[in-house]
Amino acid sequence: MSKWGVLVLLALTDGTHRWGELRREVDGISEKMLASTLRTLETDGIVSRTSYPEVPPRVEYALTELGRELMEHMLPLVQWVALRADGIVRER
Amino acid sequence: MSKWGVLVLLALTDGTHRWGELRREVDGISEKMLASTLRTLETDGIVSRTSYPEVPPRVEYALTELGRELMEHMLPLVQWVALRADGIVRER
DNA sequence: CAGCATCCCGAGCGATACTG
DNA sequence: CAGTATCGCTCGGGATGCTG
Repeated sequence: MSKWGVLVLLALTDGTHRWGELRREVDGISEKMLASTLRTLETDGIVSRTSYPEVPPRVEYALTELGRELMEHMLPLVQWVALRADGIVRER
Repeated sequence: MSKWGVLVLLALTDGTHRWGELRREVDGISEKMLASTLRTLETDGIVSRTSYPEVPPRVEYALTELGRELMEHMLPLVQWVALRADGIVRER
């Protein structure tokens, strides 16, 4: 799971989101990467995908129980990195 | 920081190590990746490099204070992933 | 709206050989 | 012992266009 995986999971930590929302919220991600990232996360059982049989189509993504557990362990690290990242880049 | 970065840091969490030790302990890493990984970690201020002016050469690598702080935040996640990884791979 | 199919390029990385 | 140099290929990922 790369950078995009983390960013998508981060976007999902505050609840369910639709495809288009993720497309907009995860800054700079292409449709291709969003699609493949979501598929990977889904087959890993970290994210759940629910499509509603409507026109126009609506698909919602959310963290599974495993996903929420993962984010519980990952968030502290992400926040620490975010805190330190500026300094690390500046130092070198 | 990729897979190799994590594995090198993991090897360093139990203290200082020499180049050759890391080469053996980090399973499957090539000399090239070990070198570039260590250089990246060093310029990021996560790992310190100490070379002793001896023959034969001896170079030791260790976590810096920043590195230890990082591992403090990263270890819980790594352990959780290690716990779950088997199940995740098996499930799909 | 929510994707999939193609083409394409450059970074990442492995393998191998050489050096201070 | 502790690296550097070079080659070659795989693959992530961007751009673009098409579909149910």
